Amino acid sequence: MSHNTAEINQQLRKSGYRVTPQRQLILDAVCQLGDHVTPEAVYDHVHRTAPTLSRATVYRVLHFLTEQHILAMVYMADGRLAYEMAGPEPHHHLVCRSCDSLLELPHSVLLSFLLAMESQYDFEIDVSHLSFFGHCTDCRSSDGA
Amino acid sequence: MSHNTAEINQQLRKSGYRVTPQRQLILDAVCQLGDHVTPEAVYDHVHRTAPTLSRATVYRVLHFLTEQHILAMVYMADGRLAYEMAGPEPHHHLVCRSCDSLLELPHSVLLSFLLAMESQYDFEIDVSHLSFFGHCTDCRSSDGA
DNA sequence: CACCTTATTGCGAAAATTCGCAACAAACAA
DNA sequence: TTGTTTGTTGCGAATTTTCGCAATAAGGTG
Repeated sequence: MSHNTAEINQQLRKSGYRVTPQRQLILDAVCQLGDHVTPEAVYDHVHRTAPTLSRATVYRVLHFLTEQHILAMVYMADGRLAYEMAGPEPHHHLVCRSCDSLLELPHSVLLSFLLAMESQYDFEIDVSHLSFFGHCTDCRSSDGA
Repeated sequence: MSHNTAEINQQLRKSGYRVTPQRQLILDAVCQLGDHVTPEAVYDHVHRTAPTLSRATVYRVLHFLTEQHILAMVYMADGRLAYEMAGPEPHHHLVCRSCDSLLELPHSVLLSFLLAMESQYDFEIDVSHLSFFGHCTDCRSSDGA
């Protein structure tokens, strides 16, 4: 997954935020490390090229980029938090609690449900990313969990 | 919300676990403190009657009781984790990111979606509790968020 | 009731995450 | 390019959550 640096930078500046080397490094790191990147993994990666970049900044920037919808938060099976690039089209995950495998869920399969919520409860669900936990085919057939 | 102590104790013992005063105190605390109880709130509450009960035990027991489906984990709007009693019928929440209000969502409205996942992906979603974040009627009309 | 087995706890240390504040440096204007 | 504003960072401390391990005690058995 790559990202359009120029466009993102524009978006940030237009909103009154700043484009800093730290933010760029952290965004690049998430990009390169793929799906489900933990803060610690980002820190390790970034720390090599920028040894003074602090852990606090990693956490703050990840949080910030999520608010800007540039990253998306992902809950992992162990309950910990990770991040990944937020594509233009949200996608979601079915996470197997037994084998930790991931199934990608296209946004479309959720649409009707989300629309129903909106009309029945007048509540607009904000879904940059959802994780549903459970058990996949393999784990269910191999073990009566 | 109250709980059937005898039944829960039976369930635990039958599975080879033990009923300890710590577990009972913590469960009572969640019960009394209501929805969305944080580990710290549990610790504070329990610590009054059992000063030696450690924080580690609070975390471990909350986690344990969740695995046993006696409690349910709840993600709050700020991303932190809380707990509440898991009723026989799961219920879910629509959490407003602006005003932190909660709308209860009966399990039934999710049923068709869950069944679809099961048939389309052969994945059994484990839903003791789900939180969906977004914006409620009031916050959407009062502010163009 | 005394005795095992082993699940559970408490403690202190480690790890993970957040906070407060002074120093720094983007972005912009002149 | 220089100066000004104020959004950001780094640091160290505080807080939250997890871990490892020896000591404890719940639940069964005779």
